[in-house]
Amino acid sequence: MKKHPKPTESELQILRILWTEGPSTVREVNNVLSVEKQVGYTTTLKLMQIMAEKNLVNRNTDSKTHIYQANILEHDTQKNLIKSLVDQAFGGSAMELVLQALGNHKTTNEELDQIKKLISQLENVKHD
Amino acid sequence: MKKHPKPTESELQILRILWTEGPSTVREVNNVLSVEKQVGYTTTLKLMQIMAEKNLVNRNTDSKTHIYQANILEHDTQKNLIKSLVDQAFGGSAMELVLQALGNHKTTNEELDQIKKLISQLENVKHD
DNA sequence: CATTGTCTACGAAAGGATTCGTATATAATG
DNA sequence: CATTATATACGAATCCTTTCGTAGACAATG
Repeated sequence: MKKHPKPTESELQILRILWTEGPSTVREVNNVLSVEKQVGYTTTLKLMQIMAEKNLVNRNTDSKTHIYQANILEHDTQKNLIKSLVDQAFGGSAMELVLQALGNHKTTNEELDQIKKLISQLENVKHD
Repeated sequence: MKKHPKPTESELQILRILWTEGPSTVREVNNVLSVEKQVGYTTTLKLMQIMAEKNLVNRNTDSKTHIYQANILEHDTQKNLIKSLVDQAFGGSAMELVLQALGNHKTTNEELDQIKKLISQLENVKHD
């Protein structure tokens, strides 16, 4: 069932670009990436080729310029990364992480409302 | 200000043992570690030596058998790891991570109460 | 006191992640 | 059509992490 390896940090940077930009060429990804860090074109190319081998991305090779596309969902990836962190640093307790993240974070009223909404949803589920 | 590198996964395993067990010898750490994974004594030794070089741990070399002790706080480490994850996978939004973690996690009533308590504390801070 | 056990130190192998130079193919341009 | 620009492929260097074998110091034991 687990088909995809955990993406590395560099791979995650590229995935985030693909998630927000949609299917892209290496050139396009590299252009966006260049804003956040200095990186050569062939470096990005190589990374994306490796990601294709790992099935983290698909690529369409119909035209000479290949088009790459994320093959894992942002939401699923975030979920897996959270689980890793929870296991590695919070002894498996997701709630510990939540409380830490909440406590350290400056929260706006809108965000608090958002959480309260989610909490009441969670409570409603329990009452069913 | 930033003195300590981000611990690797293996280093984090050892730190967790030091945090819960307190100052320990390599042998003691390795014994605990052996429960969760098969690992040779010298492997653990080497890792802990590296961690000492990185100042992630202190070691007392008064006696022949050295005593190691965590040199970074569990809480701070968790905070830094959360920040890394938030930056790398949640575009810097801690709230996104919280909502995800909450949503994916099966929450008990006690945990919900805990969060509600934290939220009202956060709200009180705002009213000051 | 010789043997056995336990410790640290050291070095190196193995694997993965990251970076980039170079070669080659192909398209675009004058 | 020659030149220039842009693409992929490939391989290698570098760096980091992880693992462990071996050697030497020292203590404990028979």
